[in-house]
Amino acid sequence: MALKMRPGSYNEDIDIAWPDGVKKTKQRVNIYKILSESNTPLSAAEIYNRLNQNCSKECFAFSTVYRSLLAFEKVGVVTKSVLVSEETAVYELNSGKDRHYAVCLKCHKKIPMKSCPLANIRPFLSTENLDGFEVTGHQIEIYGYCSTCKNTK
Amino acid sequence: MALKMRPGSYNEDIDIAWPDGVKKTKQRVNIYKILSESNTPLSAAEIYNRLNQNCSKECFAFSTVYRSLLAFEKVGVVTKSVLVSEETAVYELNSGKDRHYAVCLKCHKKIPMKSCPLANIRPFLSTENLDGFEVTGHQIEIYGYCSTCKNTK
DNA sequence: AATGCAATTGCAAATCATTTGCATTTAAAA
DNA sequence: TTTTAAATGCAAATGATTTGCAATTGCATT
Repeated sequence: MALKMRPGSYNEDIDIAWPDGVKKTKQRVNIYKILSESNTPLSAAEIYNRLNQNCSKECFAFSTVYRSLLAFEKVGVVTKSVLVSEETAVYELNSGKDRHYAVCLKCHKKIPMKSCPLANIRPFLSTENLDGFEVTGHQIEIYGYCSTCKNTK
Repeated sequence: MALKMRPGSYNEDIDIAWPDGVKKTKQRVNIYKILSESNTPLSAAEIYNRLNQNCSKECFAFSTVYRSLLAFEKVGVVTKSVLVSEETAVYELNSGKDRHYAVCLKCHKKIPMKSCPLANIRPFLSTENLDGFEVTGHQIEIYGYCSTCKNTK
């Protein structure tokens, strides 16, 4: 699986497409892996914990997590979201879909929506007088209680 | 305008409907006024500054702002929102309308939308399989650049 | 108008997430 | 292998928000 590589370089793990414009380091490769293996967006703390789950020595720093996420964000492979129903920001690989969630206020489970309601929003926006506002993005978040928690709010 | 009142009581300012279940204090009355006179949601810091704008002595505390907002929130007269495009939470009187905004990423101006796109969202939601999720609320936020800032991003 | 008491306030210290400065290490090009 | 800019780890700084606690205040009752 792993191809021959120059020692000291991180050109292994060819199975993970590496984003252009981000220098490869072992911490970034790990963070990228964690993001790509997760099916929900993760907080910096969650990423940090997974990164260091077997850490006895050689732990990775919290600041590295934040700086790496920022580096990924800059080249557009990671999106940071601040959900109303969460206290901290969450990060996810920018797959181009599944960017809206129904978030459980109790257990914080995030159920991705199949599609983006942007199509439903556009006609709505045209009825609004936003005074020349140039829309570059939007956020939509549904919150409430998941099937497990709704009986024990 | 101000009616006769018992001294030491804050039953003046009858023109502002006072919410049930919140004890009247001068700091809360002021905070409530500030919220009701604002046409955009305000951060705790903005409220704090307006509250103390003429303060030389007798300043009000930051913690009082937060605790008062919490008291208002508990009885449902204030709504706290965390906008993606802002770093801090904002608070507004729960008027039952104008709860969605287009937020300028540069100057932070918040243009309220005339109507809530909930009606546009509902049919969208029914096409989603949210696995028994009970929806109690939603947040929609548009961001970009206002007419003034879009030329000088 | 005086009294009593729980709720509220002010202040400072504590949190919590996130950011930053700086000396050290490392990726990857020469 | 050498070189160098970029990335890392650590600890300290930041900024928003919360909390403990003693002092104050609203307001109902004498």
